[in-house]
Amino acid sequence: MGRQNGYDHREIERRWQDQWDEADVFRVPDDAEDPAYVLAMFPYTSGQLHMGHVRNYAITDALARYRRMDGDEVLHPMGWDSFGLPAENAANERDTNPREWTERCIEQMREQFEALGFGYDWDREVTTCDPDYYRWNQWIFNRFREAGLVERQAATVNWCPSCETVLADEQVEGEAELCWRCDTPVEERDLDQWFFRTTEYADELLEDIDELDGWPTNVRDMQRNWIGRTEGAEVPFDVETPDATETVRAFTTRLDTIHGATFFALAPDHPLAEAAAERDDEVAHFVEHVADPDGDEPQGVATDMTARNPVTGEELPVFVADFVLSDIGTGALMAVPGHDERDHAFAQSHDLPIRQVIAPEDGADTEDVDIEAAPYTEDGVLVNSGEYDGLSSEPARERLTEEVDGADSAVQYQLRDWGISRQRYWGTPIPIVHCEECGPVSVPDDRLPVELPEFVHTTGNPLDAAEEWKHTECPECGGPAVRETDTMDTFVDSSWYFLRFTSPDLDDAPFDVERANDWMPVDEYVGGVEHAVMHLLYSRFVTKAFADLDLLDHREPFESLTTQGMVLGEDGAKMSKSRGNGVSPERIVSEYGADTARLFVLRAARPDKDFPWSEEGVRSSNSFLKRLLEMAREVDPDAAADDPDDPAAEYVAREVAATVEAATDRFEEMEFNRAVQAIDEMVSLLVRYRDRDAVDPGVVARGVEVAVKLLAPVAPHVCEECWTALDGEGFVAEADWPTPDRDVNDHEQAVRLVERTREDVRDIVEVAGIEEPTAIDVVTAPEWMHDALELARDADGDVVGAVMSDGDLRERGEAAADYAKDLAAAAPALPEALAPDRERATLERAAWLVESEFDAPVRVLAAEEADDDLASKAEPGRPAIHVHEN
RNA sequence: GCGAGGGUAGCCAAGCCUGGAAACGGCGGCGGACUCAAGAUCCGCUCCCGUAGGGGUCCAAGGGUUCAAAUCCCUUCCCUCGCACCA
Repeated sequence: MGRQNGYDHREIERRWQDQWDEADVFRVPDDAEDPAYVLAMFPYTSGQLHMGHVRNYAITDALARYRRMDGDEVLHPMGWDSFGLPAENAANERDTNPREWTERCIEQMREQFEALGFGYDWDREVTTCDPDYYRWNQWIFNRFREAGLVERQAATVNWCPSCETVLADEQVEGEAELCWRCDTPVEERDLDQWFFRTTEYADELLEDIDELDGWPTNVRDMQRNWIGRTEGAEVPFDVETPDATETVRAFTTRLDTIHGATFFALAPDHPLAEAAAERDDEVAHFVEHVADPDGDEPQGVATDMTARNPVTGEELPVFVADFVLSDIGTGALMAVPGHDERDHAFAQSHDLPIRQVIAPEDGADTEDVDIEAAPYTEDGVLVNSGEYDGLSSEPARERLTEEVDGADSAVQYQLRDWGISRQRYWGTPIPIVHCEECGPVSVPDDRLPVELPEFVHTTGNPLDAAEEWKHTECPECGGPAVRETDTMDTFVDSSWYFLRFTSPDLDDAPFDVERANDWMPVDEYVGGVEHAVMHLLYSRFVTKAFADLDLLDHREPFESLTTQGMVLGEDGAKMSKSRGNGVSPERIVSEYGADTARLFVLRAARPDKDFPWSEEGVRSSNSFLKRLLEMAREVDPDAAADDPDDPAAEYVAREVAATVEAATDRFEEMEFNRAVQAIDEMVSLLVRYRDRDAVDPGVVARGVEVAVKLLAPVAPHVCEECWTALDGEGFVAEADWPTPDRDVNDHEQAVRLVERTREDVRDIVEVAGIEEPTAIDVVTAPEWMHDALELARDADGDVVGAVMSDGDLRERGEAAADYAKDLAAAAPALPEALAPDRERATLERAAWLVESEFDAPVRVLAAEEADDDLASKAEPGRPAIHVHEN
């Protein structure tokens, strides 16, 4: 592509990428003090960047470049989330191994990153499948184990038969319980699993969400939801079985309704339910064939057991019911059909008594409550509850918790411990050796890393097949032992990688504590919402655990979080192969260049919003860049930008200053789209001004220079090219961010005055049907009107009085009185207006716009200079206008 | 059902927190400049009426607060997302 089409983006982009690299522009030295830490979620190494990546990384790159120009040192690193199942699958399909496949993917992706010109400190690159990285996963495992944060439990786990692996709860999606990766229905299996005890931190993880002001509300909400804290009480019920009396604790949030309990229910997999199934075929049948936890109808079966209500002493029938879930509460519940939807439905279908023990608080509509028809689930006043009658629900709960034998207040969480075991090859080996004598023994730190053995193709877990690797000796007794063959969930890798970036090559610890303390937390973290729960919650957990291990002073990893929206297909739907609406970044980069791609994705919408791809938008981004480069090449870089005498030049200079101010604010808010909009408008004005007869080249030069700097974070290569054309020193990437060179305080009012006046002139010309204006007079209001307006604005109620109390104004007679009345009518919404001299100067500066639009000379006159008739129509902020015609 | 976020002109979308301009901007559409012509570009217009800057009706619907509401409060309807037989 040659000059005539604008610019040769291939040549330009590669050249600047090389030069940045050579000059180490994006390196941040280890001794940097508290650099701005800007981080994008590192990509999984699929080998292909998609448009979503481009957007994600364009956002952080623009922010990082802006911060750098604004004077901060910036840590903007990149790495590879490179362990995981897809690599293994790919290796199996392609007759290669996961490592080679992953390395190739990394190569490809790095090239794509480089082609896009993202400014990363590649010296800090981190690759999770590298033993130098994953050994620290193992080290962390050891620390956590020492601290009691690791547990081995025989657990029922989610098992995906297609992936042949265990899934975390978070990886199971929807009511249908499908695998998050392959949508296969998930089954259950019992396996010995390693867990990180995230529940230890449940309360802190929940409470600290309140402090995360920089996070989107929906993410905070999702985390709260996921942790799912419920306060209530546990109450012991004595359950009579044919063999013995067992005490079963039931969790309830409504202890105040305990007098209304009419039956008791157990989960199908509760030990007592299983024992009952042994004794009773009907129960066995129900448990094995009927129970359907996903069904709409609560189903259950009576048993030969009874439970004693600890408050009333009543005997309650015990059911095994499928709506009771063993992983919620204690897997046993007291059922109060009068005040719970589910219990009510069950009671009706099983013809069990329904008893009202709560009445509405005000008592008035007690009779409206038909407890047989529907449960009353609100709090209220206790009735039919013996000595507790008349108490409100809340105090009743407190008293009952205290007074019922064995009852305790209790808290339930939906959050589970984090099962980190995966029966997979391509992950971090869990540093455990199983010894017949000593049981599971940690591999000591000095023998880390436990490296992955060579990959072998097998239907099962390749680690199981790696006999030589697997058989080892016990670190404690030296006897024969086998290695743990499970590897870690890849979310372990990503739960602390942001710390590794602070000291990526350190070989005696995962990260340098002092530097991490100084550089953390991440100031701005950007990625997709799909990580709202898992990755972000695990990272928070690990950070807190580190803090308690004295490895870190911070308890939260991410100060501010942005979840970026999707890039949709041109048809407005999610990009997908099946729809064929995908757009490949490679094509865009080769056809239009990286700068165009970046500019397009950043100007299309705010970072957190979805937007559809638009080829038209891409083209317009491209031509904008061409125009800017063209201007930069035409400008006389030596032209001085002093205070211009020409009002038009001063007008432009002010607009430039105002744009600096506006764009800077937008960059601060990461509203790149609006920043670009402001720059775009300014460049249009510069073009228009440049094409005028009398031009101050210094003003144009300054304007173009400002445009180039402001746009540099977004379209860095073209801007370097422009910078060179402008004789800029060094890289624009390292230039100082511009500051307004003029006071722009009254800019908004000035813009409004100018816009309004121009519109008025257009209106007049059009409505009056003036074909060819020969001259246009613009007459500002006399000073006394401004004075009157000021008085009116300060007036407290009596506007006319305030205005007419002024001697000078009184002398104006009727004109002043009329205006005072007008002001009074408009009060208290009186407009702010520029002072008379500023108003006039503003109009004079803007006159050239009107002149060029109507091709007629414009005179800006003070009221005294114009004839009275015309002048009398002027008001502050609203000049009188006369259009002359032949 | 619970929770969160939304509903602004033909479409996309800012403004709403901190009330005071028919409501930024873009696309599409219309007109003009340039051109042999088209494209690109530039300048306008784009809720209705209007031969001197005027008038009317507007921000999902309804109500309220206020001198004044797209903006604050209440109610209803609709959309999107997350969670959900949670004891």
